[in-house]
Amino acid sequence: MSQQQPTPTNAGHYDFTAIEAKWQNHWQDNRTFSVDNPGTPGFDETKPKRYVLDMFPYPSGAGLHVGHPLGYCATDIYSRYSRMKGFNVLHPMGYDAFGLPAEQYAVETGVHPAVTTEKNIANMRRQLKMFGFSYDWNREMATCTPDYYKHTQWIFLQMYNAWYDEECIWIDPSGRETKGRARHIDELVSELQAGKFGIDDALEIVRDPAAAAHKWSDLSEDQRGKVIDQRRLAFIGEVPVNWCPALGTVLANEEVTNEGRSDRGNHPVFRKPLHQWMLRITSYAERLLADLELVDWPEPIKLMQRNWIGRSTGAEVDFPIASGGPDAPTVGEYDRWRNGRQGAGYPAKPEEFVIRVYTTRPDTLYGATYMVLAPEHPLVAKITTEDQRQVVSEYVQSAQHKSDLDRAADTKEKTGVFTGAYAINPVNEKQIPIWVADYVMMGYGTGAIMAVPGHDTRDFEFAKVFQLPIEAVVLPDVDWLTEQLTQQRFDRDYADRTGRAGIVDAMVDGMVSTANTLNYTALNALTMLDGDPAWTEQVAVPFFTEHCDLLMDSFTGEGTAVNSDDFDGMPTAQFKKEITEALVEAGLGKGAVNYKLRDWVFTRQRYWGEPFPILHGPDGRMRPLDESELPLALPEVEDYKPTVSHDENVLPEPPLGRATQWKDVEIDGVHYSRDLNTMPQWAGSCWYYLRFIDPGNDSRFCSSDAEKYWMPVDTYVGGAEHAVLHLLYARFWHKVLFDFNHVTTAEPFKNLINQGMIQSFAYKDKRGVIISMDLVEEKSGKFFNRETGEEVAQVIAKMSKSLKNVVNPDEIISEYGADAFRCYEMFMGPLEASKPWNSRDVPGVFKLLKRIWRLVVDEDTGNLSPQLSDNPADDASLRVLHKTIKKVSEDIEAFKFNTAVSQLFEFVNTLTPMNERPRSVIEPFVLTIAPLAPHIAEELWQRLGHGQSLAYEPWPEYDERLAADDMVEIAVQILGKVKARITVPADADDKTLEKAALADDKIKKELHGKTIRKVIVVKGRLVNIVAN
RNA sequence: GCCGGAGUGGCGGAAUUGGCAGACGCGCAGGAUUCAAAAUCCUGUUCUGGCAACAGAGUGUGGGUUCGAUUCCCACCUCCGGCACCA
Repeated sequence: MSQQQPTPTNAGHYDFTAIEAKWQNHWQDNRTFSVDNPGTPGFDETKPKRYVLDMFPYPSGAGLHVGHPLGYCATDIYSRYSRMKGFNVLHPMGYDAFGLPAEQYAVETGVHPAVTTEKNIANMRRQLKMFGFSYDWNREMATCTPDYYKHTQWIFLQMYNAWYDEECIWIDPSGRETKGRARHIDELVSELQAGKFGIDDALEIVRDPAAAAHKWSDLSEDQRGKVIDQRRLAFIGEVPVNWCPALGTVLANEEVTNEGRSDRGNHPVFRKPLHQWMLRITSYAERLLADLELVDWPEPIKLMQRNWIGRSTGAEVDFPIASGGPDAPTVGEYDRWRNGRQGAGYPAKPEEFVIRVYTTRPDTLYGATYMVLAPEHPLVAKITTEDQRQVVSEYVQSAQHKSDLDRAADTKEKTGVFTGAYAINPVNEKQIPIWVADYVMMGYGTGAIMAVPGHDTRDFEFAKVFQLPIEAVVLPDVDWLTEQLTQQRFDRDYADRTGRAGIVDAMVDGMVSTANTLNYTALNALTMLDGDPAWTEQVAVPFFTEHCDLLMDSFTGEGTAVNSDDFDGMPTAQFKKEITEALVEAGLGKGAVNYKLRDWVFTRQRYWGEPFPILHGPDGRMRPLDESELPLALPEVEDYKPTVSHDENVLPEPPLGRATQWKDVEIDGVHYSRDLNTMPQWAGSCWYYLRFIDPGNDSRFCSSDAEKYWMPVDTYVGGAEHAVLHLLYARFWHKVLFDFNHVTTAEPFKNLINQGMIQSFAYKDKRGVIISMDLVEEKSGKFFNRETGEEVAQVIAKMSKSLKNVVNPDEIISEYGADAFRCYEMFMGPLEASKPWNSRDVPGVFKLLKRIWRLVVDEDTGNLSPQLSDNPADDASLRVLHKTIKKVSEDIEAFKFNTAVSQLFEFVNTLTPMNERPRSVIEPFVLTIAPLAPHIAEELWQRLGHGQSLAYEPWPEYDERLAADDMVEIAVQILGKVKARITVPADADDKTLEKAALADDKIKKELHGKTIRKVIVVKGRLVNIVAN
């Protein structure tokens, strides 16, 4: 511990600049906040630990804005508090340093992204230190350095060398029985050799009839390789992506405009199936969903993850093709299949002459009146008739040029074309037309649906546009029916177009005359029958089952089956179960589970990212690098720009292709070329929390002893914008490592807290035009445009350069200091809430710090305040001290910092007017403010005569009895209205309270002439007298 | 459209299980100190009526449950966030 220099303050005023610099240097020189790992001499492993983590920042050129430190302040306060509470605290910081902005800058200026990034990191580090955060700077790291991405590549190789065994039941490292596990790829080979798995996949992949022997040994070496490659957790798959030839890269959905053009440069973007690296996150869908139970996260965030995973249950059903174009399967084939499939069960892959669909509502099978294939569905070309060929291929072409966003934007008007082909509804043998429409997507389910317009909104809309039959097979509950009919929710346009306007008119006019219903009285009169069984039985139900298409909405809820043969009268849930069983028995279908979650497209055609540690051989096979060959360093190139392609069909080489020396490798006389893609920015952030545990480890991503001690992350704080992707991706990687025993917890982040966004004020004139901040002046609570004198409205908006309302933390700190900044951000409001920055409020907390300063220091002399005394503390100051310790402790534990700060105000408001300030009260108070305002606390602690930093000083204890008031004021109500207040001893019992209340003069007067019915006493709160 | 979250003074916000609405801060008003200002300290500050004591209203709107509702229930309105034809 170094000897302290006296602080250079002029006289005794609160010189935050000097104080903060002094203590920041002290912490740095003494490595105050470094923490060792288990096994290091002096490290006490028996102490409890807390791993407190921030979502690390991208080191942008703009540096930190005031939004970043909000979460960082919170974790810092919690970390400092935890150290004083006796925890070993791991509180690290680093940089998510690969990414687009540095690369864009490099494209424009030629400056290497590593140079830009290092410069930005230096600036960010300076800013982070200026806030006085208690990070263990020895653990600082960035994802873009080879000694970091070496391990990112290593984890990728773990996934490359793995497959997912869905059936495997095992005891996982946390001791739970778990179904499904990633296993080494070599084990897949032996499983296949042993014939334990069917090789249907293999047949599909190699598409070789000669392999029909269904035996592993019949496959060629090449075929075996392909089979294995397609089962890896990291594999090359063909998926439709946003391909922008002009920019030479695949774009994320967010980078594509609604017009199907690139956000940057406005170039055309195409949906194109391209070969990309994929990570098989879908294998983990079930566990990612189920293990949300293990974590202590905000329920809305869990829900967002659940929705993103999007699990649904239902059934797969095969619909045979009855007729179609010349390439369509013949009736003979279909008949042979029908006859031959008896007892054969339900095939894993659909036969060529059936359309396999997925539905969540197998109970509506009888209501399927047509089918729809996605435009990309492989059967489309095959079944389309000659007549329809032209129109179908045009439709498919135009669909290809639409982005997903485009398709979504067209939701209002459904489009599609008839293929000319028909399918057979397997439950009732009815022939139904097969359509192609882009409201069905290839990426979900089987890319084909059975359309049940009677009970699905989208099918209903489509059927109305093309006037396809709509049949009711589920009877809604009476309330729904009654509402539709009595509210006259009829689609008159549709009735008009189908020539059935008369029915609606009759219904509305009150005369229902259809085949099944007798003439009835006026609808108005029927409305009065609402609830009468006759209304339902004789009007509503017959109308619904006959004319459900005339209503505005389809009925999508659960109900009772109708028009469904033997199933009639069955409730939906039971119907689902029974028909699924029947389908299985008949070999026509099976129960199935589906997820919205897609496998993760893991390739970017960029420069500034992790290279793939994979070599591509001449035969199309891949050769992964060996662990010992890592890191595969990013090569130098002259130009970072992706190559421009003028042919939309040609994928140009990514920037890494220009590293001519680097990209070609010869091993044992065989020529290999390196993979020229890089990984997305998410990769580095998927596991950084593990690297912080042991950042210097050269041989392993982190030592297993350290991992066992520090994991899981106890508290993870960051913005809600990462609620889905980052948190899901990181959980996925973690589970892969978990399956291979590299980590010991099933989940990485135990507790998650989402900080809100810091907004800012902006000003708009009457036309809604944004006025620059510097043009606005305030006069008596109203705002005016300085130039025109026009009154402008104050609105709350995101901070942005264009609004000129960005607040720079450097300026705030130079004016008020880091402690004031920290306290202000915490005092603004609840951590999770979005709230506007108001610089006008900062002096308030600054004043608080100055007042705390003056409690201890005499401003005139710079000596300790003469009011400090060694006398025993009086009751009043003792009470406020214990209240403050209690409140601040509880609030820090609960991350409710705003109310913790307000308690500091209360303490100061109580102590300031007092003539005497007992040391026994002031010293614990100084410790109490230390997490929130560490610099001033350290300085005061030192001035109070303590030799060393208070960072590890035990957190003050509070006494519940001392914190409690002796006398309390309680309200006396009559009929719930406060009529008087009385002061009573805090521990007074109910009887005493009641007596005291009734003895009060005001109450006596109020009660005059009334009878007391009842008296309710809430101890320590109120007395309510029920009297009239 | 669907799913979340939230609506409290001039402003940011506070309120254990249903128990005194507006803690704390800003702003504003008044006062003390000062030659004066800054800084500091003290007092007041939900609205309406009233000089005042006091009375009435009041937590987005309308209803309900309760001795008692910012809190629970039903319907609706507004804002923010997420998803978006997921069969």
